Amino acid sequence: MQAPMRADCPKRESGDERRLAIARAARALIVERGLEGLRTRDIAARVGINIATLHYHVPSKEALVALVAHSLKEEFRDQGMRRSREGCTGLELLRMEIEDVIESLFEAPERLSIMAELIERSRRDPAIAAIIRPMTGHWRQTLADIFALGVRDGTLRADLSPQAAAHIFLGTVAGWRSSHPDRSEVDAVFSELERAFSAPAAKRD
Amino acid sequence: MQAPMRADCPKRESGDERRLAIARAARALIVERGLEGLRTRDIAARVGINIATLHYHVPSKEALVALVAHSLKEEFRDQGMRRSREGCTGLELLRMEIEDVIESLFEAPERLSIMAELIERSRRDPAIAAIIRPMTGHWRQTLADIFALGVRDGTLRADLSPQAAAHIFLGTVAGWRSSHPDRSEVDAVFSELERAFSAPAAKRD
Amino acid sequence: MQAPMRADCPKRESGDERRLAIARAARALIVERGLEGLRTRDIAARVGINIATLHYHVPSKEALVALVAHSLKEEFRDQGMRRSREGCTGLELLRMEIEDVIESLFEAPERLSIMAELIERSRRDPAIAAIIRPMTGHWRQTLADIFALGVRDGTLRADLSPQAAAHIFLGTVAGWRSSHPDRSEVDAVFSELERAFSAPAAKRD
Amino acid sequence: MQAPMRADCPKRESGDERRLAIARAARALIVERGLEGLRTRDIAARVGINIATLHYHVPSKEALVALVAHSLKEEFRDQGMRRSREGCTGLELLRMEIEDVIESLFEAPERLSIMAELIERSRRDPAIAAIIRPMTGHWRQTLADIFALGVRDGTLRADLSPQAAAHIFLGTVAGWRSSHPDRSEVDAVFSELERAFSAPAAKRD
DNA sequence: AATGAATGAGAGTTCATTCAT
DNA sequence: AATGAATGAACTCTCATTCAT
Repeated sequence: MQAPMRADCPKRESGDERRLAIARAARALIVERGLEGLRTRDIAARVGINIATLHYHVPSKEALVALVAHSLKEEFRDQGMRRSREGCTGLELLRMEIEDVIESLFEAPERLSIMAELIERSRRDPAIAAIIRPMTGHWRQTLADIFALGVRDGTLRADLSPQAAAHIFLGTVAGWRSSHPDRSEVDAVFSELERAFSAPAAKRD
Repeated sequence: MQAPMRADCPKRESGDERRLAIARAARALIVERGLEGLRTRDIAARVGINIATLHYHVPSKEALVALVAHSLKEEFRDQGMRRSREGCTGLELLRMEIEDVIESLFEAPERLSIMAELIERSRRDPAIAAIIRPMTGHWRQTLADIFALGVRDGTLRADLSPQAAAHIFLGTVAGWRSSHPDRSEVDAVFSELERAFSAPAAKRD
Repeated sequence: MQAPMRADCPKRESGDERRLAIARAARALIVERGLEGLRTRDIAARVGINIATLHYHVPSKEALVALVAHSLKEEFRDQGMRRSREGCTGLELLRMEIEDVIESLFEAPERLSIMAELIERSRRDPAIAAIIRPMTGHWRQTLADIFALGVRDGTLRADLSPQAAAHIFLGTVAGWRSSHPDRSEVDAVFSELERAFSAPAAKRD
Repeated sequence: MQAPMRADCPKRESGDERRLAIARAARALIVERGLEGLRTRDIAARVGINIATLHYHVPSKEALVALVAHSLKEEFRDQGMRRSREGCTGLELLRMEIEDVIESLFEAPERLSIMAELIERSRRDPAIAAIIRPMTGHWRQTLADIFALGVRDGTLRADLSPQAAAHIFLGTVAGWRSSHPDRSEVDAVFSELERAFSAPAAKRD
């Protein structure tokens, strides 16, 4: 159970590479067993290093979880910055947002899973909250801004409450955090969401 | 340091009473510290009994969590059976469902919190899944039935997908599991949900 | 090395007995290896109990050292209260004090040794200081009182400084904390101390 | 978090200089945290070198402590050889010895502190004992010789036991190892010691 | 029904030391 | 001469569970 699993790894790596490998292993284990079931020894074994070596690179379990949180944050930031949002209507932006979510859902399904674990933990761990809250807060605001724009430009319902819609959107996404839904289900739900939020005229789009 | 002992309790109680007290204490502690932070010793201390006595009544931690899951299940069943659903339109049923959720949210907020923890755990613990999944599955189906009825009776949008709408509804509710939202926010979100799902004519209601 | 050493001990003992046995084992190990070399596992092994059982009775290493400190304190208090000090001259009291020290030195030589370790630790550990300082402070004051009385009643040198003499006395005693001196050496030193502090007339005593 | 790095130091130094710097840093840390709290990493950090570099220069922790012991030994030897002892009376020599102690106590207080730590350790570490014991033994003999001379030349009490007096003197000095006494207290104690050991005639001196 | 005492397995962390460069 | 990376062994402490009464 505890034996090293990647004996083929080179014995020495640079600190950054090791930290990356540690973060990767930690993420995989969080997906498998949850943050609750995360054990430093298991991470070390999966990376193929000694437990003391793990502590050399990441001084504590707390720091380890923070490392994972940061790695998530970077990925979300990267995804968000990938395409230009200039000159789009609210509905178009909503669709782009949906595409991003779908991509995460099917190409990096662990991401949402880990995010959910970290959000859970951030309720009781201020250090994680300090990393995660700005991230989710930013996402929520971005969505609210998109909905507000859609209301103004007439592509979304005139009586839409941007804040409420953002909550509904996020809840809908989070609903998949545990299950691995199939593509058709996800498409159906997002279609429904589009119909629910679109302006009556736009529905025929 | 821990919970105050209830020295006033009689030392001997019937098994059922004890199990009830244990379940209550466990629920309170789950709310405070999460399932991850749940310790059998803390529960025993809060009930005012010895740790060995706790194990006498509830043989293992797994059984304890199952006990909590069952207690939740009963409460949800009770709530669902409280009022007659006969002869109502889909929209009316949706509103009743919303009222139930709002009641849970503000009068027994721990319920959703514990439910969320159990759902999380049920991903990895088949025993809990066996208790929780039917419960959420049933709720989901009830919602889908309501949406389907509303489509048929014309009170909800004709192009509404019942399954998708059920997912959106559940996700929206789950979005509050961690935070303690204020009433106006909850009202705003549910109003939005009603507008989103209602038939165009019904919106002027 | 780690195997239990007293398998002949009964399996279950009352809490007080166990704590006593733990204190005794801890004291023996402090004598052997010093506070620095004190390991909870070694204590448990010597008592013949599991390491977790040790933590059941004494919740932390800190508490364990405090337990040892308290056990010492009680012994010193008991010794000090054994005989009446009423109506004695300063010189007589000094001789009684010397007798007590000699008794400790040869009948419970570990006592001084452990005391020295605790005094050392109390320099950096406030919790131990709170237990030990009053003890040594009290002893020092008792000695100073004795010397002051001797000056007043003419049995000790008229130009004796009670505080200084107390320091000299304590230092002299502490000088034996590490070695196990033989009786004649101890006697010679205390005779010297008596001559050094006695009034000229009293020297012919 | 730890000691400031001396980034201004040249990266390469001769072995002797490094060893000196290491000894200095070790001594400072022993004063701060005791031998028990001495960590090789802390020493390396204070010197501004890598932990592996420290091991290059001083192969083991044991060797490091021996290095410190040797550095102490040299200092004491230097102090002892500073002034001529020729043609002095016992009392004069005693006073010179007292002056030396007072100087150590107030101008290099760390010296006695470290010495005390090493004496403590020498009880269990033969390697340290081999360095420290001859040193204290030599001091004790020097004192005994002084007292014997004083008895012969009539400046000290005729009935003084040189060995006992040496023990009392050393214990008195060691009594200050942990505290930082003020000058007046030290003076009072040594005055007392002089009165205690001086010949009756010499007291009027 | 109840409890004080006991325990095995395992958690995170520390530290002197060594290896490869 | 110097260093970042690595390590084995050991540490204190925790927890669900069991035993004897």
